Amino acid sequence: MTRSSNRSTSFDVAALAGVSQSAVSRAFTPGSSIAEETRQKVYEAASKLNYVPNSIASSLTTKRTNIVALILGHMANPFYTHVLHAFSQKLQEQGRQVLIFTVDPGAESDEAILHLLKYQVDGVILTAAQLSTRMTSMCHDRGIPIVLFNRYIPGSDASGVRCDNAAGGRLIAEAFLAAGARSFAMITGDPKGSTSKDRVRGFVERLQENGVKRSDIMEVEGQSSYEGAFNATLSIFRDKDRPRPDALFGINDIMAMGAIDALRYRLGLRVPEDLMVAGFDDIPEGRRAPYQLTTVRQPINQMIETTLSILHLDDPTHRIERGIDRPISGRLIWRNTIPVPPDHRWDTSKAESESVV
Amino acid sequence: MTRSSNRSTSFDVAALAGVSQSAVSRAFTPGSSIAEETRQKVYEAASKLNYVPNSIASSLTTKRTNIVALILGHMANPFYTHVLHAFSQKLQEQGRQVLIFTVDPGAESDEAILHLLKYQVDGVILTAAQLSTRMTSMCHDRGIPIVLFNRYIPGSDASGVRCDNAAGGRLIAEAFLAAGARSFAMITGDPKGSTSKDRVRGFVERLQENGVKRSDIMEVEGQSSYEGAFNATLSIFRDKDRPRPDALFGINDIMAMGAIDALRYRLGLRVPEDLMVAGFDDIPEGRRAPYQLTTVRQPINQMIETTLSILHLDDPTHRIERGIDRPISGRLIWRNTIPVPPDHRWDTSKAESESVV
DNA sequence: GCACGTGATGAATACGCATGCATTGTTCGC
DNA sequence: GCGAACAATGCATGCGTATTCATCACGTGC
Repeated sequence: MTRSSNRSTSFDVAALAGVSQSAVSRAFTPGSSIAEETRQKVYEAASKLNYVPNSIASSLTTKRTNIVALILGHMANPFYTHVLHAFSQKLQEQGRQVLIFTVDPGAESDEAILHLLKYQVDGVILTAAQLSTRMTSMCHDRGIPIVLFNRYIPGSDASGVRCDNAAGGRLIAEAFLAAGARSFAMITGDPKGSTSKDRVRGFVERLQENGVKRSDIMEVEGQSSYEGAFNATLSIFRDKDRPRPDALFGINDIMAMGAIDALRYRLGLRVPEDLMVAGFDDIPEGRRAPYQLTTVRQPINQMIETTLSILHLDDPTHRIERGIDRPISGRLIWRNTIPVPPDHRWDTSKAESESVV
Repeated sequence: MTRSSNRSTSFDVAALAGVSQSAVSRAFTPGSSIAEETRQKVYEAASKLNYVPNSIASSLTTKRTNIVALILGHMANPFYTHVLHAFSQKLQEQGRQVLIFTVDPGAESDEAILHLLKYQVDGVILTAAQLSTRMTSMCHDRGIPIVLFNRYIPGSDASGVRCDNAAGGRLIAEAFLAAGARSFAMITGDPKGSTSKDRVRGFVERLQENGVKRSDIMEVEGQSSYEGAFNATLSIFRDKDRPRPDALFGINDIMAMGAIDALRYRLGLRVPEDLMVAGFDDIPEGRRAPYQLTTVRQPINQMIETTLSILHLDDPTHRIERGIDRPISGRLIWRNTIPVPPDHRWDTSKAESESVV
């Protein structure tokens, strides 16, 4: 069998239905002026011929592909697979599809941008990846809206949607302090990404406001992955002379999970009895019985809605908003990796408890 | 700013470079007849105008989009996110991109197929989803190759690549038997999917060959997810009168992990001391310290290569092979959820041990 | 020096559909 | 009963590129 053997076109359908090609086109275009009767005739003919409109050809005239590019830095963090899934679902409901561009972790996405420009995508979502400002303007010049998901580029006019990571870091700090912690460790993610930096900054600032010395806050890099955090945690305890921290902040949940397992299975420590731990993201995996991770929930659905609204995918004027930065507040989720301070009435407007699995 | 404001075309570049549009096209088409000098002139002009070839337009004539559709049933099982990632990477190396179609778990992919036909994709990979034979022939008729990844449709002429799941189920059965188990439980996945059914079949057959009665093999459904398996495991032990099984086979790793956590954190049982457990897939998550799951490794890279080779994406003759079924053998990976039988020299041609994290 | 082959080039056309424009038939208001 | 407004339809054209065909320049072999 040979490819494209018998793909029928709108002309074929038109001939069979006894109408013009325009009529066929209109039959498949919602809102166009066509008699219901004609439409039915067209549908019948189309169905006989197994006709499916060629959206490649139609995008040539409409200048819309109904394709959205999603640039993904890595998938070591399940958070981003949930993000991918959510975007795909939401966009599909709108009749759009996601075109995936994977980028080596840490590498710039410039080459990916060059490729996606060829596909004339209607919009670009970039997450867990780097991007040069040259490329964002490249997109803007061509009228392609781009929004950074959970990332922003200082000084760029690219729009971004993100959790208020600094505020989230502060929430974790407050929880640790309320539980009585006095010395701290952080396992950080990608040092080039704004996400990790902001969480660290908020965390450290809040601790310092409370009189914690910077020297009481250890910092070690965990490569944004379970395995990286696992090893990073071991390295924290390698130096026997150093006092053990009371609290460990995994800059995202998957790293907190790696840290917890290292503590339990390699270092023989209990969580939270010997050491309290917190994460960030609130991925479903962190809710599982072994972890029941106290964390900051990223309002992922709200972030996705906001992202899509900034993208203006079906704005007839095709206006692109630039330089928008929408930080959305996260919420502290109390679970079991920080002991609940007995005498401390936690402000329920900022946090909530939750039962698990 | 308005969209498509100033996208330059090959005519613009041609004008600036002082050549014809054909020359521009040829400059960007490897292997076409054009003088190196001309090509450089074109490149310079293109770079000045920020010109990027419009592959939508070019696919109109070439009839190839360099887009491959990936239909994904769900992402509750991390195995499939690894599959997605691997496909995306491999295809990107070939200058192709992945267009994602997500489908409700258990639902048929027919609607997705209808959508992807519009995009004139070069090929379709279907995984973790159902599909009617009507749709596979729909693709074939239009010359679009489709291959089922880790799934097959009996009686269909759709090609498929999969792990030899029945043989894998037998490997698990043998391992359990060697470790002395006499009564068994299985947590099964999607009852409509061939994958789960085959693993169950191989497992049960092998046990029965060894004289195990069918009544000593419990079966409960876990919806292919961690949470489903967690709850399914609890339900196994709900009936106090029923004797506790010696061994539990999670039809895939993520379910085995859910089962292990239910055993440990709800039922107070130890793995493997009180109950041995095995999974299937060998996802990286199963290698983590808390699990160290004994499992059957799916040769994922080999499966992906085979899938792409069946797809014949750059076969100039566009021939589609139909009805291919390529089962690839899995390998038993010994870790720590089945006690190694002391007196039993395990056949190392079929299995291997491995250290963890 | 001539016929021929070869590589480079441009003009013209096709790809499949959407849409502006003109035309026709129909309905409504008065 | 007449003109206007409107819905339905067809025709023709354009979208941006690849490709065929014809042409041309050039070099090769004899």
